[in-house]
Amino acid sequence: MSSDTPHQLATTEVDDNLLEVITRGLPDLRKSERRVAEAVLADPSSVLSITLAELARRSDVSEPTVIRFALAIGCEGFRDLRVKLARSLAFARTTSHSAISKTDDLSALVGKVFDFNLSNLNWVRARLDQQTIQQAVDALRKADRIEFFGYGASGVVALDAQQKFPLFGVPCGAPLDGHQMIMTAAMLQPGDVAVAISNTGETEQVRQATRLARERGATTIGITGTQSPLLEDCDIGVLVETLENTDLYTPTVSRLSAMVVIDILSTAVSLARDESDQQRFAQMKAVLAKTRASNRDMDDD
Amino acid sequence: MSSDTPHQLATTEVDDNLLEVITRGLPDLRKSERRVAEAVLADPSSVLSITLAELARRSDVSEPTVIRFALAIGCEGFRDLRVKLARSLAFARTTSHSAISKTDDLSALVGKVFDFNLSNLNWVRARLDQQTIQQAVDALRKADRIEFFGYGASGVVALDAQQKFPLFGVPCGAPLDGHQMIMTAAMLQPGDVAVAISNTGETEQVRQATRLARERGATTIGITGTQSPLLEDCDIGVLVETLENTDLYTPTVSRLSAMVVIDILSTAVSLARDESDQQRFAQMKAVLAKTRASNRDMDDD
DNA sequence: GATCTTCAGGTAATTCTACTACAAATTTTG
DNA sequence: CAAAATTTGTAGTAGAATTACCTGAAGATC
Repeated sequence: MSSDTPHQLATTEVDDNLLEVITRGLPDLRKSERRVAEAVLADPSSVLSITLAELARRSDVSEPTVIRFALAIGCEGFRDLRVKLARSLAFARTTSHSAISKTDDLSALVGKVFDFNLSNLNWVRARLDQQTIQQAVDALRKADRIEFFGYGASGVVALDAQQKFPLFGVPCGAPLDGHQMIMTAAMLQPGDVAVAISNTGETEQVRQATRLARERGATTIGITGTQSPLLEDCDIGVLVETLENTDLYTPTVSRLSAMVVIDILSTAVSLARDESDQQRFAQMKAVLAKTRASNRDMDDD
Repeated sequence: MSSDTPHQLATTEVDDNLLEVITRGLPDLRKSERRVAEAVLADPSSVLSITLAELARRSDVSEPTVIRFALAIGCEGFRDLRVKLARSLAFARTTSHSAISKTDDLSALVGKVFDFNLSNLNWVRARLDQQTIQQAVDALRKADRIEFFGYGASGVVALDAQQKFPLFGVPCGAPLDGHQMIMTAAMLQPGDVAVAISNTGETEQVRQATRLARERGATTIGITGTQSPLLEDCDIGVLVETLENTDLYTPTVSRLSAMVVIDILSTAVSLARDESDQQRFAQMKAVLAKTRASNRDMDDD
């Protein structure tokens, strides 16, 4: 094999975070290329402003080797490397580099929490599989009845969903405790849809309810943060991959992410429904607004 | 003034978001430079992979003009422009979020929902008053007991908060229905804190409970989306100004925003607590993790 | 163990890209 | 309408990224 066509590292991931690709692929690189990788990892942000020749000097290799390195990690050249690295650093800045620490004042804290949530949403967006979403939408729009199963933190998401979907004229529920979940699941039948929400995908009650729902003939949709046992019990598995939060004080992003996915699902379902249904939806929203104004007692906020 | 030292646009903002800088600075640019700006805004991501000459051709200007444009918007050259643009693109896409329409396919819809949520968070961040947040944090960290009042959609937020705060060793509650709210409020006493959550700030039950809590001597914190009657009953009023959602299909961003604010509050309170409390918090988190692993039955999702 | 093969990595040449100096064109101003 | 000022294009250049080619080392084969 010629040295100019090295086996490119497997780029299974979306090429969003080059830094991770480099770190992971480090052992598979050739000796000189690894030196370049180390030089990049040592001070990634500076690479954005230096030239190829300078990076070669820092790594103590020749210029072509730097290019070979770039190709090996899945870039199209040094130019492309810089661009990808810049994008990757945009995330890195908010994840590891800017971990929340005890010395932060409030304004720093506010900034970091927002940053983290923002980059998390971007992360989720890049990793969301549209096909599965489409399947979920198709199932939901045809549903005679929808039940959302979520426990604890995911219960919050389930509750949110349960408040959003009934607007399409489909009865919805979100039993929050284990027994109610089981009972509800036992009442489902073909044509109904059960949406199981669990970040870990390991919550036993939710899994039980989901299995039961499936046995009863309902379509089951799972929303989890990782490939998990729950998805085995589901006809459709929606993966909502969030940013790892290794630090103690990182905000909890899984609920936020799941809620955005719920947003997408409900909006998509609403769009997929036919004109008449859409009108009903609009009417209902108007009625809600009116009632709130007069009653000041509504449940829309 | 020489043509090669044009008045650089005021870079008041962090230069994180180049796209916004361009959009905002568009009118202040020279005619030809504006053509470049428009070409960039028309298809920002493609600029990352094209050459200066190509961008000049697209914009129908000469190459130096492209460079002048880059300098004008605060970059150090075309190279730097690409890097900054890449970073900017990693986050919020275009700031002009187009409305969701019936003709959108799923992928467009997903993009728009994310975009809307992202720019909303940016919006909220820019408008959040740190001083009030600080006051809220101060009140919460001293609280003997915290009750969250939220109805309907805001009930979701209250529930979320109620799940997050007890980790600091303070008893928390989130009565979701009107009667429970009133009853809970009636039991409060000086040293306790009541957090009223309502996007409109007009929900009568929440207002009643809040007034009652205040009469009982509790400190009252209000979280609303707009200057509203509820805030009159509160010692501390946190305004969470969200993007207006005039369209029919815009996702509901108020909960998301409020939840991020809750994130900030809980994290800040946790930081403000002394070392020993922080240790307790860490321990509890560890125990939670362990229990979840063995039981698969925890309430952390 | 010598020779052949293969592959990593460097040298030097090449191509192109970003940028600069200067001149033309346009607009503004008295 | 002319002069000044400012914007924009032309042509040239330094240097950046890339390619072609060559050398030396490590392994394989007889």
